[in-house]
Amino acid sequence: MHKGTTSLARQQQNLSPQQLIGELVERGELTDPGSPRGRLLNVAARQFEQKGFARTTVRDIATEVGILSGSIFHHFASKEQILCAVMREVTIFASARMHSAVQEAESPRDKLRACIQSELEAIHAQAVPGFSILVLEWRSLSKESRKEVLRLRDEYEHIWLGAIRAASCRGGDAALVRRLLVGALSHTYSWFKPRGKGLSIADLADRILLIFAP
Amino acid sequence: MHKGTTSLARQQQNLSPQQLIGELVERGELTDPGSPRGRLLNVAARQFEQKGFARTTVRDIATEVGILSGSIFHHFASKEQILCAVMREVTIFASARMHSAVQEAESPRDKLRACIQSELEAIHAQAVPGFSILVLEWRSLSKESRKEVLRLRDEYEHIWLGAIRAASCRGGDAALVRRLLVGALSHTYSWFKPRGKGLSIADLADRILLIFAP
DNA sequence: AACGCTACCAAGCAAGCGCTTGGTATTCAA
DNA sequence: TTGAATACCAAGCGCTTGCTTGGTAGCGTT
Repeated sequence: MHKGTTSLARQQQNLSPQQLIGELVERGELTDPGSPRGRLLNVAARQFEQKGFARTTVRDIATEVGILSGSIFHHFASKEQILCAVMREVTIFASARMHSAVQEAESPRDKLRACIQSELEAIHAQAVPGFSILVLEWRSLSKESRKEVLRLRDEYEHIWLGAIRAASCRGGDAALVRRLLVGALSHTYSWFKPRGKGLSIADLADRILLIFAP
Repeated sequence: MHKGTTSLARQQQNLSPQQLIGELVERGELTDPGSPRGRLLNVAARQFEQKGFARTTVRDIATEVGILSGSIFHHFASKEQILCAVMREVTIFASARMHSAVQEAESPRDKLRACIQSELEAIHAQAVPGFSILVLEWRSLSKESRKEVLRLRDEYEHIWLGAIRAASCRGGDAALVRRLLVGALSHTYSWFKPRGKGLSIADLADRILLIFAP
C-alpha cells in the first residue's frame, strides 16, 4: 500500500532507525538506549505517553525497569528532570529523522508530505516512542525546562516552516498552518490506529496533504 | 473587525449567553451558576483548564469558592465526579450554543464557519469556560464517565458532521475532517490569544475555513 | 591489594492527597 | 414548635507521593 518516491528513496539510501540512533549516540547527542539511564528514559517515555506525567509515579517507572524507586534519583535529580530529558531526546531524534526524510524528497510537495508522514510516524510510536508527550505534557514542564526543549525544537520547526512555504499551501502564513498541523497531527494519537485494515500512516499523510496543499 | 452575516444575525435574533444559560437551567439541563453546586462547577472548570485535572486539588477548588475541602463532598461523590459534571455541562452548553449559531447561518459554507467560530469561542473561554478540558483531560475520565459524556456529545458532533458534508469540504470523508479539526482547534488554546491587535476569533475562523473548504 | 566509580538496595521521612465522620447553623414547610 | 433538608465546619484518617540517607556489591584501574 502506497509506494511513493519517499519510501522508496528511504529504503535505498537512508539509515535504519537503529543506525540513526547509533550515530546520534556516538556523537553524544542521545543517551545509549542500552545504558541504565537510557532504559530508564525509554520506559518513562512510554509510561508518560500512556498514562500522562502526573498519573505516572516514579515507582511505576522503577518497577518496569526492575529497580527500586529510590534508585532513579541516582540518575535524575527529580521526576520533572526525567520528563525534560525524555523531551530533549525525543526532539533530537525526531529532528534527525525528519531532516533526512525531507532531504530525500525531491519536489516541494513531497518534502511537505515527508514532514507530515515523519511526524505521524513519530506520534504513533513506530519510530519515536514518546513524541506525543511534547504536546500532551507540555504544561507539566517548568519554565526553564520549556526553554531548553524549545531551543532544541527550533531546528525541527524550521524544517517544517520551510517545507510549508515551499509547497503551495493555502491559508496565508506558514506559522498558522504549522500550528494547525501540530494540533491536528498530535490529536491523531487519540483516534488513529495504524494497525488493521484501515488507513495506513502513508495514506493518512496523503489525505492531510491534500487538504493543506491541494 | 469582520462583520459577516453570522454575527449580524446573531445580534438580531439570538439569545445572549446569559439568556441561553437561563433557559437551559429552567429546563433542568444545566446547574444554576448561582447555586453552590454551580459555583463549584465554574471554579473547577477554570482550574482544570488552567492547571489540568491532576494538578488541581480539591483544596484549591474549595479555597477559591470559599469553603473547606471536605464540604465539596457534600455536593460530589468524588473528584472525578466533579470533572465528569463539568464536562457534561460544558457539552450541553456548547451544543446549544452551536446549534443556534448554525441555524442562523444560511449557506452551507456559513454554517461550517459558524461551527468553527462557535468552537473557537468556546475554547477561548469567552463563551464556555472549561471547553478545552473535553480534549485535554479526556484521559482523566473513567470509562463509565466517558460513555456518559460521549452520549451527550453525540448531538454536538452530529451538527458538525452535517455542516462538513454540506460545505464542499476537501479531503474525503467528513469524520476525518472533523477529527483533524478537533485537534487543530483545541490546540489553538495553547498559542492563540484573541486579546490584542492580532487576529480576532472571527478572523481565525475565516482562515481555517479557507483551508478546509476553499 | 587498595582505590574509586557506578549502579543499586533497604528503609523511611515529610508532605500532600482524596475523602470520612460527627456535629452545627440556617431555612422553611407542616 | 417541631422536623427535615441544605450547606457547611472542624478535625483528622489512611494512603500515596517524590525524594533522602546510609550503606553495599561489583568492576576496572593502578
